[in-house]
Amino acid sequence: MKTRAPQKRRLQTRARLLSEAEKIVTTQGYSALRVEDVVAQAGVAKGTLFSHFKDKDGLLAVLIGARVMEDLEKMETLPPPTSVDDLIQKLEPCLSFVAQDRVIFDVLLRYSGSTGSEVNEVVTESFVRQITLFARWLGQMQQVQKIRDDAPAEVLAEGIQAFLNHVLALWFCAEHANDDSPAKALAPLLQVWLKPQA
Amino acid sequence: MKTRAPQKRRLQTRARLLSEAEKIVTTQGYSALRVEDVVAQAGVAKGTLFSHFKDKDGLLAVLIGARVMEDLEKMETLPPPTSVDDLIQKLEPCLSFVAQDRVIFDVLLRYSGSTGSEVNEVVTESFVRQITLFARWLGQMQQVQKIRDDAPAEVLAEGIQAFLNHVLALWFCAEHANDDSPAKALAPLLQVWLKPQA
DNA sequence: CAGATATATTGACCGTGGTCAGTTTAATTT
DNA sequence: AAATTAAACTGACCACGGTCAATATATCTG
Repeated sequence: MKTRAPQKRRLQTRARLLSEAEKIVTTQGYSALRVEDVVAQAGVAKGTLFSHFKDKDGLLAVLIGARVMEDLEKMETLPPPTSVDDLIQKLEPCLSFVAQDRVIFDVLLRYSGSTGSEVNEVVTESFVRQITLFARWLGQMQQVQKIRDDAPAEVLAEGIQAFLNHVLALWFCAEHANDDSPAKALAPLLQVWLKPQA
Repeated sequence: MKTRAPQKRRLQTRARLLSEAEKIVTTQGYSALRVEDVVAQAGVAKGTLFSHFKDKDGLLAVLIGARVMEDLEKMETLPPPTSVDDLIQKLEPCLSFVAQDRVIFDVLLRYSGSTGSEVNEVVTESFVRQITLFARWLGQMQQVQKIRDDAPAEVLAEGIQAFLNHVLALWFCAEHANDDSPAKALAPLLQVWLKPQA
């Protein structure tokens, strides 16, 4: 089983595909991305794209994963939240990025949990990183008695993930009559999750 | 704007489409359902199907919604859970039905939250009914001090929805290496959600 | 009953994602 | 440098969901 390193041409092709794809999503949005447009602009055949990415979602996952990573980097420089409201405020950029387009939500939901089954999966990496960050924040909040400490920070972090997805799912279901942002719906749930009064 | 009642022929056609579709999903699974097969077996043209259902997911939603309704009817006859573990056990049928096929999860997630925007949407109805049932159960558990009572039963019920979707999402991400059932993953989360020790 | 009008169905056609046997290009070997 | 082998790319082709102008069938109205 010989497996050589990818040759230069291949890396260039991949880079071109990604950059053209990015152009499209930034100008027309994620859901407007068509495989045929990407390959046309990149000047390659359709089959080439699918030799670089498992499917269209695989390409999107790389773009979205990279984007999420940027958000995370910013978040990691932030001081830990001082309250649940502050936490929600710090979560807001992530939330509104995903809320902008259904396909973002779908792709993240599809790839996020996978425990590194596919190598090189940016989304998986970002997922782990997000959980880690949440757990760190929550751990620090526990130490200063801002939130409950009867459960491991990791479990609380997982719950935040669940609630984020929940409010996003509701957001996309409501479609039209969504008066306010997903962040609004998050507040009561996180209060109950992180600060039980019993 | 005249709007007559649907004529008999139309109802028969719809019934035939649904029954043929059901045959397919029970023998080959939900993800094996092809529109062309359904119309071929029902003996109608493809366009007919799309005049009865918005899209393929719309057809699936009716089938899945009906199926979920059956589960709910059984659950509604059950006595309220006496503990969190008992609750999880009573949730298990729902969970393992959805866990059997990704498209079930996708369809439910897509339609579940919609607040009756599309009339006649079985899934929406089942969603409301499920939340109501959960809230009733939780309310009763609160009264006998089995779970926290510092939050309205409706909020706790919504949280259960969120956690159900969460463990299901993880289940489908893991795909292969899914050691145990989604219900296993649910337990620690629901314990922390419903019985804070602080 | 003969139009007139609303409802139901048709199927050729399209868009788009994805495949794969075959060809070109690059790296290795002799 | 020629022959060999592996990697990269190609584009005709397919599968499948979904559309819509045209047609057929039912219902209503004078």
